[in-house]
Amino acid sequence: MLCSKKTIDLVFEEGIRVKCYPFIAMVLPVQFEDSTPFKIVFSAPKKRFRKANKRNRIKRICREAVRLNKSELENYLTQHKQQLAVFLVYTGQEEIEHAPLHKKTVKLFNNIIQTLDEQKH
RNA sequence: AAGGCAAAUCGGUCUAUCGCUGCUUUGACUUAUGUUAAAGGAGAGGAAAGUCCGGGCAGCAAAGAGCGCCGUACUUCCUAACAGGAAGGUCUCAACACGUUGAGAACAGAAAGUGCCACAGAAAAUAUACCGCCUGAAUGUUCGCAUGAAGGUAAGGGUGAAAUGGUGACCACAUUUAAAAAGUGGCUUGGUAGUGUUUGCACUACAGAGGGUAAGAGCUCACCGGACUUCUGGUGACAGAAGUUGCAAGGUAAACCUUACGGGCUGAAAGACCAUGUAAACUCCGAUCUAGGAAUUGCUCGUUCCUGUAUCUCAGAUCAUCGGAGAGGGUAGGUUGAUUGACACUGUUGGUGACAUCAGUGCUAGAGAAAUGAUAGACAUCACGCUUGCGUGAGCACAGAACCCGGCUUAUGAUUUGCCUUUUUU
RNA sequence: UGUCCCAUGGUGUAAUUGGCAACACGUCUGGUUUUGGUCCAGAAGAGUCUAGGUUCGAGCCCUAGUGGGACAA
Repeated sequence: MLCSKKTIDLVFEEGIRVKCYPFIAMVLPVQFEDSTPFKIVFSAPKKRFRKANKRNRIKRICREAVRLNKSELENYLTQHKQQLAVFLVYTGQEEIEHAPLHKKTVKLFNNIIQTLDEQKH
């Protein structure tokens, strides 16, 4: 979980934007004090999801999807000794089912790994 | 069967695995704070919502006064308190079995004062105005009458949401009766319809009216309603009975207002403690001062503070010196406030009831950019199908705690009960 | 978390102390012009965010809701 307001601002100013419907992720390699490979913020826009319980629901589903599929990204980061701040925005119009959401999450992480590789070279 | 209204109840249960947030215990690291691992146990609602009322709790100030401002408004009770609730009263509406039931009520005051009441209407509020009706001096006269000073009258005047309380009052006859009431006939009077017509009216029929007067009017009488007084019942709102009085002054307070009662202001981002640590910044205290200025809850008084041959200026506004004490800024600092409470459940007693007393049992989220999710299975429940006890599907709606309680309002699924409407079948 | 404000034709705004919902731009039709614009004449377009109430009568007053906006940090 990413809580520092400064790093969040930094992510928005200098981060790389990675799109994969229904997500948009802002990614920035940074140095944390502890040894976690990456920290993440979940966000659901108030404009699309009026009711508080709908927003909570979206964020919880996203959290679950990330928890189940994060191993690949973690392995990559520990191998390359990088640390990452991620700001994840859910831009879909409606809540979607679990199986497609998991596929999309995997695809998003692959995209992030690709962009990081391109940055290096 | 569907829909609507009102009331009541519930808002799924259990097991396993992974994951998240606190708590407890144990182990490891660490001087300590703390970090980390394992185990145990806990983890959203009936509305958590709207923020519409009320209270607890906290700070501010002489925790002063008056005015203003805001709120409430039939009575009694409940309550920590309330614009909430209970029981009752009055009024209005609806239903019928006609004195009961149900629903609703911002239900104090219009005789303290001010304002407003469009259009229409004579008039919208002091009925001193207008039309009309009646009496009619006088003048003219074709003696039919016409004009009309002055006076009387408030019955009538098409309107309007609303017009100054409403309805009524003849005679004779025979029958009956305590009185009355009903029947028949007659005279007068206007109305409606038809026929005739010289368009003025006449006749016929129908259902009405007939105190008094010049015409009228509570002028007189009867009934209903109102007002006042007394008595009785009720804690009270109020109800009932008796008597007196012709009855005087519409509506609107969800217009201002008056009366009574209540409200000091600000909200947990309130506040308390700890850590951090030194600039002529800021805060507090004391001294110097009496006309102005400043501060406070919107204004006034009061209170407190400041004090000059000063500076800027249209109005008007700003500001002191000395001594003493405290500490500031950043780091999304930390701990607390903060969940044992006007608490919940069960029972007893009192009360018509809201509710209260007593006893027993229980501890039930406490986060802080903010935790509840996923998977699998069983059961309760619902729908469909028929093989009638199996299969398939659903397992839902409204909706997420942020200091805490009591209400109200709004959103919404299911079940039960009562009433109403529509359709189908018998 | 708390406080306050607003909602009227397609658009922007009016509506006095409650009494026929008005104006401008835009739209449509006709005229003028070779055509278009300008100009002239005319027409349509709302029942005032929703639901109740007070009143003889609500855009206006009261209550509840819906949507939008502003402020405090």
